[in-house]
Amino acid sequence: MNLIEELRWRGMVQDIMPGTEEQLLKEMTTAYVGFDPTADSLHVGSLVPILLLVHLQRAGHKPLALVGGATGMVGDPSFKAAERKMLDLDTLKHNQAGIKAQLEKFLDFDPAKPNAAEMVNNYDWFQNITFLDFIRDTGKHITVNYMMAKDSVRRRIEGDSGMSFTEFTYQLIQGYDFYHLYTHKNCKLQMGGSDQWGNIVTGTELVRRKADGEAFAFTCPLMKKADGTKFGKSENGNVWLDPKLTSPYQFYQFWLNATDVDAANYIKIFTLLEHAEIDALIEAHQHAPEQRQLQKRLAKELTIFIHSEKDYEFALKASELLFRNDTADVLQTLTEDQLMDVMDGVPQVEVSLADLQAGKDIVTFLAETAIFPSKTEARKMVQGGGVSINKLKVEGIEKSIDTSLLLRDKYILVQKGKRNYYLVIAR
RNA sequence: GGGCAGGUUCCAGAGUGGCCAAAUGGGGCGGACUGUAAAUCCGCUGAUUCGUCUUCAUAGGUUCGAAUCCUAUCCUGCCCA
Repeated sequence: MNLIEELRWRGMVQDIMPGTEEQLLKEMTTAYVGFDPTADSLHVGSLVPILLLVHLQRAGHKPLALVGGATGMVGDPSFKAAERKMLDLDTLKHNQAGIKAQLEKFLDFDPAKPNAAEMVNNYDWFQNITFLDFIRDTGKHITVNYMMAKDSVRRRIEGDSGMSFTEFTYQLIQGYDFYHLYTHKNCKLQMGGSDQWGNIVTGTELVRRKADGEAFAFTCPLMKKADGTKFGKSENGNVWLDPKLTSPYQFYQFWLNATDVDAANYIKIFTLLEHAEIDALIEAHQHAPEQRQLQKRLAKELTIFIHSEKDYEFALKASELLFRNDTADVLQTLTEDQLMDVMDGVPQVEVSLADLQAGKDIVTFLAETAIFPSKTEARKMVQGGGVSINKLKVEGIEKSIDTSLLLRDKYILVQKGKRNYYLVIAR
């Protein structure tokens, strides 16, 4: 199976330019994917393009990871409803560094290898290009008509929020990246999410007109859940790759919570498991869906891939303890070390021991620990039966919190809903 | 620069002097069922010491009373130059 066939099987090819497959079969090809420095960490959504690069490199080609220092200053308008917020330079620099550090984990940068991965930053070449140079040398090659015809742009123009010139320029800037990499790195292929198709094609067009060369492209489908909602969100927002932002436990839980339909798709896209194994897993899952073998394997593979074997073991242990039926009893028997071990990835909040000794009503307690943003919300949630303490459901707002609830004289396990845990530590 | 239409709670979008913390839909959250699934059903979705308080672009004003009327300002879209 060649690379494209492989990716097709995994459901990772949306649009592909004619000749791309032939190019990949012909020779070792350099290809790139761009990453936006909108935050200082990548999130699970960025995993798809990362995996494109990983597959590419495994197939013997050379991956380039482009960090969009320059494009990040402009903001990609593609399919966005409204004008993007501008990030200041310091933030951008900080974000670029963070993303770069993460990407280094997933690709092989060993310079001894002919297909060693490389990291590039488009700010490096854009910082020296003046506006006049750019519009004369590059802008000339592409018509506004062409740019406006792009679906990603047309929607904004036809919408009622408009689009600034800055954002309109974006596809040209990105297109120039491709041209630059083509001429400087012999890069002939750009990949990305399907929302990038328009921008990518502008790049191949520039390569053709300005360098008289031939460049290729393919995109992968934008990740969505089976019900059409956005992929990569949990109750607490984005699921990040940075363990400081999303702990390995939370990360593990994210994948474990995938629906059956999603899990079957994810396992192909996000893991490097062989076909036979994936087929077997899917079949096993269909026979006994309640065992959730797919989700468990998916969560395991991803947690190890992004974090580590050890992180996975902690996440697994914590998950098994927190979600078993007799947890309320087990909790009481755990030693402090065992507790800390298991609760490692659970968000922790502190409360003063003196306050607890005095006793506190549940609503105030939940609001002060910031487990809920306001007393009103805390009260509603308790009344709706959505809060448990040490795995026992809180029956009413009269409940008072005091030292008698402490586990090992120090901890209280608060549960919001079915699967959101907080460890309160008394100090 | 001129004309027109707009800016409402997370989003879309009603409301055009009191019955408005503001319809409806979506999203989100929670509950029941279950498998930490899907589907379905139910509840919540500004804050609160439950007296009220702060909100309908911003600042003033009219009025007993304004999201709704007036004035200025800012922002957006469309058309004309």
